Amino acid sequence: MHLSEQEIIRRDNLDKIRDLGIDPYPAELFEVTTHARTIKENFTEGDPVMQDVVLAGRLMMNRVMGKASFGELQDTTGRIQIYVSRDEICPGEDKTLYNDVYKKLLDIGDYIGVRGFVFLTKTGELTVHVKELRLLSKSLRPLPVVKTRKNEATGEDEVYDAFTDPEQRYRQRYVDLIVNPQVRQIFLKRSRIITTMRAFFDAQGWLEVETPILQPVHGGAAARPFKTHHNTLDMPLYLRIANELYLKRLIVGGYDGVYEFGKMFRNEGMDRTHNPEFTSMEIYVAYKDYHWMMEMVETCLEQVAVAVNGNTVVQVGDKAINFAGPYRRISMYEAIEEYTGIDISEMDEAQLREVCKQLHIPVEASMGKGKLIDEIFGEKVEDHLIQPTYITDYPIEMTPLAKKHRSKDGLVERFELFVNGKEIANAYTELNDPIDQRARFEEQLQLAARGDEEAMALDEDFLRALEFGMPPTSGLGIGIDRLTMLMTDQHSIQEVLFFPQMRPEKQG
RNA sequence: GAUUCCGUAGCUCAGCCGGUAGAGCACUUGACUUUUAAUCAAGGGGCCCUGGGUUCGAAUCCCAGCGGAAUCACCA
Repeated sequence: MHLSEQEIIRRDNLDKIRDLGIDPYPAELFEVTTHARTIKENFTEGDPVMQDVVLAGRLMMNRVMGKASFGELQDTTGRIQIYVSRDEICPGEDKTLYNDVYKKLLDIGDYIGVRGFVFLTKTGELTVHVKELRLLSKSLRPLPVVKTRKNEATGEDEVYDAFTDPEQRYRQRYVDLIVNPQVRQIFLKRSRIITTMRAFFDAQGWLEVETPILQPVHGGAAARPFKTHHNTLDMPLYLRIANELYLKRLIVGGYDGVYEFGKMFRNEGMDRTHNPEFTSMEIYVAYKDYHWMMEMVETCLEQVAVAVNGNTVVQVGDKAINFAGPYRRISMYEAIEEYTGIDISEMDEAQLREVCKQLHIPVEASMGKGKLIDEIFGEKVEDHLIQPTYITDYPIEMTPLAKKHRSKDGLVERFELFVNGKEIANAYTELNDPIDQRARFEEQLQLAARGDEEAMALDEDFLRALEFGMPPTSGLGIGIDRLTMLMTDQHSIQEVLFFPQMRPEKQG
């Protein structure tokens, strides 16, 4: 094992600490009474609570000035300065704890616990005056030290030696999280998005459920799956590309509302908006339709935006996006007509091909009517949908799991929510007519026979469930990663996943 | 998968009209009891991504590979 000079020094320090009879990895708990941010938010001069505080965290900076030192302690809430003086932590004759342990044997990144009182230095910095100090865990690798200084002219923090290499940041996310506080913020927001949605659904009495990830038939969406094998049953299994058909089985079973946050797996390309595993939230509510669902989504996303950013307006790049409802609603055909000037509502497959040619949109022979419309929409309309917009009433060919439109022939009751030019949610009035559902699956089989690799597989057990009867139901799916990208103003999915998929690291 | 760019100290980067390496921070030693990118003095640290080629000589030029990023194509 090759060790750098700095790693050797740290291991050497570890040995010296042990030689002094100090356990560098103590087993017992260390009870903290407060956190850095709590102190900064609540400090008032003379407050008795601030006279005795216990904090723990990483030592992230240390300025030794002879018999006294200033360090910075970083806990889960942020950083606070600590003041350590020799004669305070070593009241007797033995000055080892300060002279040797604190000044020489502690390293940046070590976990320490301190007890002391809070005061303001003469430069006005809130500081913990340390009376007791102990080592909680030794760090053996040097952290990249990121320094910031306030620019006097602009008043903004300038960052020096930032830890920025994306490869290292994603592969060693733990380091990224330690030294880049803005990264930790993104994931706090991600968590808040999920907890806000969960609380909203729970308040309505809907049930959070878990459904199979390993599925014998990969239904519910159009995508290439990951395939695996179960040894005992000696059968192929697929990692789910969607959980829709299982959640509907639970509606058949009698629950009024079910939802699941979960990973989906799709064996397709990777780029800044696609990761092989991603998180979706799917919800199904009985006795509702897609109009109701649009209102529900507006209420939910408005709450999420406020919970995450304190405002319904979210700044995404140079655009201010307002999540306060109601959102614009426009049908797919109207949207295409608005942005191309062409009314395709009465066209057949051959006419649509002609339109694609006219608009210079490349198409393939395997594409059916639904796919062609989807291509035109993706090419000509999507990018214009910046503020939250519902696109409604999709052609039946694209959507084998949605109910036929109550009044418009050839369409289904479906909407997708577009924000900043990207789809983030998809919802239907769910198809609950088992005869129609079987016919739709059979149309998909015909598309598959034409060479459409994304055509949906037929699931006999799901059809059996529908034949027992599913109440009228509306269902919704939201891409949590993309929603998080929007809410945190990130333009890469890797920035909102703790551990994005990477090639295996070469050992060297 | 295609195109372009990148890979030098723990971190951020310079060196690339070929002569075996530099800066700042970090690290080591010393000074300093209210500092804050602390300061001052001295010092150590590098298979310059890997392999091959050209050359007396390659971090530097050429080829291939590996890894990464951006853009495009497919998909959520």
